[in-house]
Amino acid sequence: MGKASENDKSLSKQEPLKRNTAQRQAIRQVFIDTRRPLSPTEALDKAAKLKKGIGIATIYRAVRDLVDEGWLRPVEIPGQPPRYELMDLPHHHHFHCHGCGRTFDIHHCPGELMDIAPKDFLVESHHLTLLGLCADCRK
Amino acid sequence: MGKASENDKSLSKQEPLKRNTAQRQAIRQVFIDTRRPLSPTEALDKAAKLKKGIGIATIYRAVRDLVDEGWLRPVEIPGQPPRYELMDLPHHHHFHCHGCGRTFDIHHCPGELMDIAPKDFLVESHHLTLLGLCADCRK
DNA sequence: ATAGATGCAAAGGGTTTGCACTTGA
DNA sequence: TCAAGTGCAAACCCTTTGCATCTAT
Repeated sequence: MGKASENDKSLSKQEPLKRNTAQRQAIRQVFIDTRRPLSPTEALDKAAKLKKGIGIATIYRAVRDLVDEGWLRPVEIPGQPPRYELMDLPHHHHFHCHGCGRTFDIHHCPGELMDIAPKDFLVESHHLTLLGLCADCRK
Repeated sequence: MGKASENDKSLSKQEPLKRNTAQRQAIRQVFIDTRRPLSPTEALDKAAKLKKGIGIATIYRAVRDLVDEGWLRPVEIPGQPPRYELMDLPHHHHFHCHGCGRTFDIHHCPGELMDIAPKDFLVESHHLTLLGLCADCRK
């Protein structure tokens, strides 16, 4: 083999260095501070308070990168625009209230879900969303 | 009360009459013949074989009406465009294969899903999608 | 005859991209 | 320094809508 290429990941090409810009600091802070999944627009509104003039394209690009590097995870609620939350959360599911539009985390999970698929299918993950009314809206 | 108004639904205004056009016949036939959820584009491709010249706008309008009248039901697969299937199917969920992109029906259902939500939440429905590899793609 | 349905094209809404400028390393 | 990151606007894609025309009833 030739001379050692100091930090390539196996056969993949060199990753570009990520810069710690004020915009990306603001975006990360927004997801850390907020306790529920955020859509790009929601993230923009909140990030704009930390960094004036930040644009929607920056949000999309930063969120894409953060998902790629495993820091954010997409949250898909049926019939809703895509949202994102910290990957660094325990496995959980979501409850979407059609009264107030808020999405809540549910930290229980029915574990035996793979059993309902045909025996010869490989279940790698599952998405579960409950829909209904939260305690507040039920009143 | 005044003289009987023969067929109004309580206080709502008269529904417009639906016409049985060749386009809508073709669209309904496509959903009847096909055994999996279809996106608007998929439905267009199949319907175009039954009725030449049918346009995408007609698909969207017909699907909207068919959902409104309870004949179709939206099927949301996370990260996928919306699809539709016959409402006249027993309660079931979906398995999406990331190998071939096909969506399969699963006719089992873990019944005790409402139990995982907080006690004071009202669970009206739930969406469950399993993701993985189907038997064919697993080989 | 006439209102519902259609096809086309334009308009919308959300997301991505090209480009010149800015900025972190 | 200088390439990654940004803001802006244009481009895209999917979906909806306006309008003249067609057609089931």
